[in-house]
Amino acid sequence: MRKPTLQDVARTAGVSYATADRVINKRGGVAQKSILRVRNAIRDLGYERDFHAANLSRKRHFHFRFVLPNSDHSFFRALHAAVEAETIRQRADRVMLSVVEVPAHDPDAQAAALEADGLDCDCVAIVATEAPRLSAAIKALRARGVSVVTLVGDAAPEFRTAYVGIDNVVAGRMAGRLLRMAHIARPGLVLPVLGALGARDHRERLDGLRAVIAEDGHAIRLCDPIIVHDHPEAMRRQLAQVLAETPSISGIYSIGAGNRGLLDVMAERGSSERPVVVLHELTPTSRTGLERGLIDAVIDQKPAQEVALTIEVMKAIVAGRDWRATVSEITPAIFLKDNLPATGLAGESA
Amino acid sequence: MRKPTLQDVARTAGVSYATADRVINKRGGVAQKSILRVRNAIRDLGYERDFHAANLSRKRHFHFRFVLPNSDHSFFRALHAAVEAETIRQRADRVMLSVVEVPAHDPDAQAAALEADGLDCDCVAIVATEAPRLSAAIKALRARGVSVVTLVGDAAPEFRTAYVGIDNVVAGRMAGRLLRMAHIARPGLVLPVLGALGARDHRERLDGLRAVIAEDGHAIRLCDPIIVHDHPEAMRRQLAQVLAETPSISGIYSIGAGNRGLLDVMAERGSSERPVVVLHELTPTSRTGLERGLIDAVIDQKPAQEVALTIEVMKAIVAGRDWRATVSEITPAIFLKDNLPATGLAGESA
DNA sequence: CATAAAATGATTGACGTCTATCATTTCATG
DNA sequence: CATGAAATGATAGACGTCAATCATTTTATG
Repeated sequence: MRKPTLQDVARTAGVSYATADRVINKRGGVAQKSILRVRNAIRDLGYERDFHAANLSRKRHFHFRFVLPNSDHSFFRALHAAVEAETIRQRADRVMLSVVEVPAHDPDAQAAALEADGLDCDCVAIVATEAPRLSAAIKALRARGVSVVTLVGDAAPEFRTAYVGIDNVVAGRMAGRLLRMAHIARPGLVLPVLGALGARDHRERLDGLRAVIAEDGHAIRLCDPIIVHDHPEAMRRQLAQVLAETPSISGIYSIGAGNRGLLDVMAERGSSERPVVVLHELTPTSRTGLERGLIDAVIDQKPAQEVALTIEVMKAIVAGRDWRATVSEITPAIFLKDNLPATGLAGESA
Repeated sequence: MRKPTLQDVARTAGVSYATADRVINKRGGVAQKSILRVRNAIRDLGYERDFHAANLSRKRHFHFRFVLPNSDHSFFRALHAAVEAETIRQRADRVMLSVVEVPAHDPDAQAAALEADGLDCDCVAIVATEAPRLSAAIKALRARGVSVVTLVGDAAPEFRTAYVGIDNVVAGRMAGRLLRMAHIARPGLVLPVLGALGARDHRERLDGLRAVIAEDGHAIRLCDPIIVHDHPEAMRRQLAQVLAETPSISGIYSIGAGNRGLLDVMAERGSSERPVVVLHELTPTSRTGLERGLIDAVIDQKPAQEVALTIEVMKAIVAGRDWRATVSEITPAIFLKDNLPATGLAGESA
């Protein structure tokens, strides 16, 4: 009844432990017929290697490095915190995590970080910004045998091994869908608020929004987006101005950061008079906004889960397993006033 | 630089391995001052016991049993599938999972299942239905040293050790919030559709809905709920009738199952003419409904995650750890047409 | 059939922990 | 200071695997 060991396999295959070991560890020098007998025994017994014992014996340990933006935006802090949290639990599995901080949205700094180290770790995860120099750095790392996983932001699809993150077009579509629900049987005017114009993820979200709104036919129109550079101050100023100029705005989709400014503007209005607001990332700010009824919905990419999943993918990569089996894509979550998770990291791991 | 072992701890504490071992395994017979020295060494070195090596040595293995409804409702099948999926990965951690099926909503059968076995397993998880007999069975099991975890459905809060599942009041509130979003600047009439009247989870969801709708003031009214006993046929018949009698119904909240019937009724209408629909659990049926635009939102309790979390809690319980540290509550998810996860089990694990 | 090459068996010492046993040292107490 | 109890040390075998060595058997080849 107990779990079979390699000893059991060897016995039922009629070979020695050494031969069975040669087979499962592909050491070579084994006759074809012996290989088959061992394989059959493995199948018949339902043998599975005890990975923990194996790792113990191998004294294998991995070093994974996270290259994260040093931005003080809440989302990135949450990412950072998630890595810290995982550091502890992963230690039990013999994997060490370390974090390098680089200036946000600075591909050159990112590339420099990859070029600087890379020798002393087995796999790198990076919040990437698209740029030729970064692509080159990723390619070079890969040539040195260090795989790169992008998370949250993707880059160099030909060279990085995997991407963990949400589909930003989907995220934009979700926002559009919510805004459509809020405009049933009435016309509307929706204002998209962009962070950076160049950022691909922001463009994708905008595309998603446009697609879903277009499907609605004619009742909802879109304003020209305003660009606030992820800054609360710019958000406050520009948003107040646009709302004053165009009082018919009935919905806002804030695609990037700087939402503290948005909350301020909403707080100045009667809550029944304000437009419907959808924005991104569950942060202390957006949480407050929901609780106070200043905004309606938050689309969240679950940073803790993203980090956990990234680590699983990295493990699969360095173990030579097919990491695609591991990737259950990150589905963005929707938070309303009523389903806010308990404070603390909502680190649903598992 | 490598992870310290108990040998290292003993050395820096200036005691023998045996004494360090006596301390961390609480075997007694150690002088207070030695205990302190070992504790300090553990702290200074940041020693953490290698659980895998420990389990290997102990040849500890656990047997957890799931008592699940044998209902063929998709949700329960998903639960069942999630347990199967976990069975494989948990084997690596020396825990065996087994499933017992009992008739749905039958507390006596549930109690019988608990009374029958219970001897050959270390912890039981059960989708519970409230009833005195079941409470007694859970109490008896506990007396025999077998902890019971309820999942999805709770019962006997005094006797079961933990509950893993969603807060159904929250779920109802979420539905209410979505329906409010769909009634901005227009009046509405919302029809709640109940499964069983007696089921506590359904009552709680209805309470949540009522609370949020009431906060809205006056614009939205609630119809008297109809009760369809989770049956597609009853759903189809009754729903068609009520909608015919009361054409002003602008929103539907289906609290239980039988939603195939609901889809049929919606399909007969023009998609622009139908009420807004919110229902529960992402199943093939509800998925189809979203894809075809027959319904608007699905509130899902993520069965795969519930199962994974249940197992974590059970592990913590039998290991004598504080399982409360493990429980990150299950936050219900919202699915729209646009964020449907790839088919297959959306098993976001570990 | 002799010989080399290939395949196999047997065994050993790790890895970090648990559990147990037995010998030795330290301590309090009369 | 003698005595027994308490505390400590030392050590060994297991858990399931890896990695290596060396001896032995089987097989192919001329």
